[in-house]
Amino acid sequence: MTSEQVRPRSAETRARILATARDHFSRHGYDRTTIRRIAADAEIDPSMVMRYFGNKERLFAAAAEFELRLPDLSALPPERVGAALVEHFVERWDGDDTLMALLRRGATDPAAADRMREVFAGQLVPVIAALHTDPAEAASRAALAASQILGVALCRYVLCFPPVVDMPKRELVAWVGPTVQRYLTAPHP
Amino acid sequence: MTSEQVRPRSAETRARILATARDHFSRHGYDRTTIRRIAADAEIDPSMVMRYFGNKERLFAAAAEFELRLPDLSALPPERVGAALVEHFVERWDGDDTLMALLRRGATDPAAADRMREVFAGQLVPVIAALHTDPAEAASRAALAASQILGVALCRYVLCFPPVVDMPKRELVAWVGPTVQRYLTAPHP
DNA sequence: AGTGTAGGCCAACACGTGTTGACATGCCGG
DNA sequence: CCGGCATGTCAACACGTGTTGGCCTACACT
Repeated sequence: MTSEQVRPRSAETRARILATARDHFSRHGYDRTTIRRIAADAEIDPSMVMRYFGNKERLFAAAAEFELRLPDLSALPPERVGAALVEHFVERWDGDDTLMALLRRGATDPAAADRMREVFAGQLVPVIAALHTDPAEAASRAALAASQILGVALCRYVLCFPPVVDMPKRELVAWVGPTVQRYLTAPHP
Repeated sequence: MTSEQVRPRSAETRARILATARDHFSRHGYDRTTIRRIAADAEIDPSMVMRYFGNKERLFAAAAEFELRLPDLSALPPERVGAALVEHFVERWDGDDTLMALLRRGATDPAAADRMREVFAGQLVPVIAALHTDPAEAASRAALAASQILGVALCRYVLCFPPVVDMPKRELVAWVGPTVQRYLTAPHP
């Protein structure tokens, strides 16, 4: 019934709206992003945005659709997993606004926080559980790793603390990698 | 001219507004907090909020006024500084909404992010610089420590990742303390 | 008692928002 | 040539917001 064929004409417009929306959401957060502004920057009428996506909420949902695309950690040498994870995330953030949009909104909106918990539980925990036997412990370790990784994202991409922003990727990984490594593999203190 | 004496009658009302504002700002962030709602919860007219604080921006400023009140780390045994810092912050957060209000807003509002950078540079860096000789290095180390500490705050108080929320304070300090310790004192990798 | 003043309330304004429905335009199949 | 449909525009609605100014009330002081 609501099955959508790709309309050739609209595909480009839709994509342009989506790209603009992603940009605005990630830059200014959900509340401060207005449909009118997205429409203006996409050079289209606000009502078109509504036509394509129904409402602001669904537009955000479409813009925030993403996968962490985590590597399979259990295939790596065990002493490399920390650095690999950190490296993966830093590259992910540099190349895609989407994560930042969700992070920004998660700070304010309970629904987005919910979604981040889902991503955490559905995508991060399993990968880390593959390294360990006890699932409860895996969740704790994953959460600690997340705290450090999200903390870096916050300081580097959102709050823009100069020392973290200026730090080259390699140095960042050299500092933070061992932390995550310890959270994932060190014995429970 | 605009010099304000404390009016005995109003002091209580003003305090009630401020407390309610702090609560709302920390819970919902700046944008989703409305003056009308603060006024309603403080059982007062919205216009009174304006009378006392001028505008929403200044109300937030008054509500977000705070000091980290960091301990003097250089007075501690050097191998204790990491755990001490983490402990201090966890207790600080449990007892005071203000930090969380600023964190929430910092995720969305550049002005608040600015302010967090000020707090970071003005309050955290100096304390950490007291441990080290090279000031540039002190800033990097402080930023790394901040990334971990703010990451915990984010996961525990804002995003509410269950494993971090449920983790007892002692265990949290046992895990995170050594991380911060390493950032502050370990040789540059 | 009369009066000034601080504390408080009410109603309204101006504005920006998400959202909607009526109307235009150009393309494509018959 | 014409009718339908996708694509897009325009103008408006309903609502919630921060903010303002006028009015009321009660108390302190002379």
